[in-house]
Amino acid sequence: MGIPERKEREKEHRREEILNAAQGVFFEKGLQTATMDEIAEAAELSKGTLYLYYKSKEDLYLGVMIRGMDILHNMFVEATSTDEPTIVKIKHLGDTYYRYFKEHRSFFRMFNFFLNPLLHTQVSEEMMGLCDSGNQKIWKLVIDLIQRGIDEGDIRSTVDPAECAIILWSNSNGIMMRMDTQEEYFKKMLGVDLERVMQKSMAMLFETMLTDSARQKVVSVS
Amino acid sequence: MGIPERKEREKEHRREEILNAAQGVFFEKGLQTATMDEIAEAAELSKGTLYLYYKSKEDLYLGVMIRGMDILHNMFVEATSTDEPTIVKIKHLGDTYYRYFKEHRSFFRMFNFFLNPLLHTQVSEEMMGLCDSGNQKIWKLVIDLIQRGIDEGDIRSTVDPAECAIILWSNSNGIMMRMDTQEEYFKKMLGVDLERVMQKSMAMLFETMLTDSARQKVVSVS
DNA sequence: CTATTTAATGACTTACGGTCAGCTATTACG
DNA sequence: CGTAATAGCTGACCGTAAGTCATTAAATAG
Repeated sequence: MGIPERKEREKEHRREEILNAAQGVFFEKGLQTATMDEIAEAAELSKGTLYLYYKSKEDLYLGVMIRGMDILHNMFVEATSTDEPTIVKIKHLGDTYYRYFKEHRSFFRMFNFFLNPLLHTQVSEEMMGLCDSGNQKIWKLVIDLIQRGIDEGDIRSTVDPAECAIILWSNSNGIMMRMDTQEEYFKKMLGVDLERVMQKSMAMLFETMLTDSARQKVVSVS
Repeated sequence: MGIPERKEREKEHRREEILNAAQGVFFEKGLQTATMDEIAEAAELSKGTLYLYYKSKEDLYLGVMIRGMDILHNMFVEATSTDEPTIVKIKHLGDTYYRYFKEHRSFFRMFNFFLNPLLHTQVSEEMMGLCDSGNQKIWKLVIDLIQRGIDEGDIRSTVDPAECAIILWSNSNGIMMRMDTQEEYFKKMLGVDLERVMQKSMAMLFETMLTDSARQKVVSVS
């Protein structure tokens, strides 16, 4: 009796179709401007049906965002699945996040909403839980890698891996957010190339975290 | 004939009263949740009147935010109006921004909205112009001070003052944003004290920008 | 073939940002 | 003064969009 199983598959399929439609509309219009009617039309369903699958517009938005998290996680896994030294992999993580920013800008923007609970008015506990675990998976990957860098003697043992991850992330993320919304402004007003700034600051932070012995390896690679 | 002048004053006064009411409501509820009806009631005016003074809810929100910018600017001016060495003043700027974050949290949160044009749906050109010039005044203050630090030989001449300002700001701001919304989360999940992280990372960045001769001065002060 | 459960619909409710015709108070002027 | 002109204010009203729910249609069970 495979009927319940088939129904479950169909339900899952419909959820995906709704996400596809929502993704298109949200990417084009953003959370505020997109309407549930538009998404329903794009999904070739009625608005009421959307609410059978997602509790609110914000939940639907986060549903799409989780896709973006998964993509980033996969890119991180791939970037660290080489046989290079750990310290090089860590550097690659930074480059990968920047590549993600360039190639998946719309997903990158969605993270903002997730990260700022003050913007949430209708997010369900369940959806928030899903997002949190996706988020944790990524942090864990980064922190574990930094820990390995410490264990292998390339990163100073005085560095706390979680703190280090937060610093690197805050810095790069902060600058990428400005690149996203005000790159031109900074260029015109201050004559600053934000991409260069980010690379500089990341290099700076990176440098201070390395042990003396590791410094040569990285220099010779990059 | 002082009637036009008096009327102008009264108009200005009314604008301020509206801002007072809006500030109370926005601080309590945030941009999304606050309603114009609530603000009108708090101001003891009708909703229509609000629109005679501000073009949209978002303009009104930014009107309040500009007050927060002025406060920050004043705090920066005060922090740098001492007779201490420039390099110490620069350090004080960082401390001052953190104090602002702690003491004027609601204003700090408003900056986010200003900085992200993707969130704007009804912001007028005029209001945006006002915000931009307030913003520029602050950047100028910081950048000029860093330039002075370079001129006086405390900051490496290889450092670009605007780039330096952006790096310091991005880093501190990025971490403070996390402190605002997820301090508990980071504490529980990763056992990390974000305040410590910020101080560490700022110290780190700061350190790499100093000339060798300046390093001793700062160490002996802090 | 009928009863029951499940899925989908779209008209409806509610809420809120923004508008505007009209009202009121103030000022200008003969 | 008294009246006309102007400026300031009002709140009922409009349009839009999120979210609901009684009803209908389809699939499954017996």
